[in-house]
Amino acid sequence: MLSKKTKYGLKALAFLASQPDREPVQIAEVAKQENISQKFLESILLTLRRNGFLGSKKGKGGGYYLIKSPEEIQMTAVMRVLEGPIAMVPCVSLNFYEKCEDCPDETACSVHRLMLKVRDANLEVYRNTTLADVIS
Amino acid sequence: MLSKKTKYGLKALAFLASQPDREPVQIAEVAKQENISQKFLESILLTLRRNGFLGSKKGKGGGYYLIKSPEEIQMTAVMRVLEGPIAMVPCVSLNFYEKCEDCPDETACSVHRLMLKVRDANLEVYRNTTLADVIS
DNA sequence: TATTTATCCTACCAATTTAGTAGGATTCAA
DNA sequence: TTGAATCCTACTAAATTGGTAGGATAAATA
Repeated sequence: MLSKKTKYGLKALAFLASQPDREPVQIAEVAKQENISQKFLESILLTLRRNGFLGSKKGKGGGYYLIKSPEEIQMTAVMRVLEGPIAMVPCVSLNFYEKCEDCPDETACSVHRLMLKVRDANLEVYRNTTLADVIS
Repeated sequence: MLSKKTKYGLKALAFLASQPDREPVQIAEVAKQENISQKFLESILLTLRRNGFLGSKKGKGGGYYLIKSPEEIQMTAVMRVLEGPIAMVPCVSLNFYEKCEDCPDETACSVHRLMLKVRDANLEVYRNTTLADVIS
């Protein structure tokens, strides 16, 4: 299951991407338009800013705005920041590799074999999809 | 993340599939060979039996065995029983469809659009992979 | 028929994760 | 200097996960 965090984060990115300009948009505005709890969204936007997707401005007239063009934002990056590893098991993860302690031989493991295929299929999608592709 | 339940269930199916015959194998034997908690595995094998993947025999000389050939067991079926829906959000699920209550229009939703692609990519893998394909 | 050996089944439980909430600190514009 | 906005830490209720406990049931065999 996709977490609400990822779902809301994606929706917020898409909302900001479809603004006519890159002027700051208030959290309250995004929350209202996308039906998201404002406080929860606040923490999500914060991590998106910390990870280089958004800029922010404090005080009156402040808010969040995209700092890259939607075409440059790959879904791989978004998913890794919001949802974590793309692989379903650490032993097939490119960025978060870990050996399974219960599995003596990865090359002989059926789970490993299947999850490699799944990882590749997902990477293919996320790499070839940008924020620009998912806005209407 | 793949749950331990799914991971262990897959490993058990693969283990049973690579037996030389279809004689019953005891839970204890599977648990030992695959490094799985026996009691936990017991409940997993039970659901695999209830869902038509395994047969069982009680008493001395009893155990679990595959009741279909590995070539006939699609990963779609295994994943749905062990892990649940293949889709990451209910609004793109074929077998467990549900509307998002927060989303007024699916066709305009960026999450929906992305997750459709992801679902299709995963289905492609799971449909074209059988138990026979993942054993060594 | 009694015993042993296995699965069957329900109920419980600790730890972790998820989806938030509360409340104040900081910064900026007017 | 006073709002208005983000920033940031800490807390929490509910759900999920990964088991465990303990007995009921069924089958083989001595």
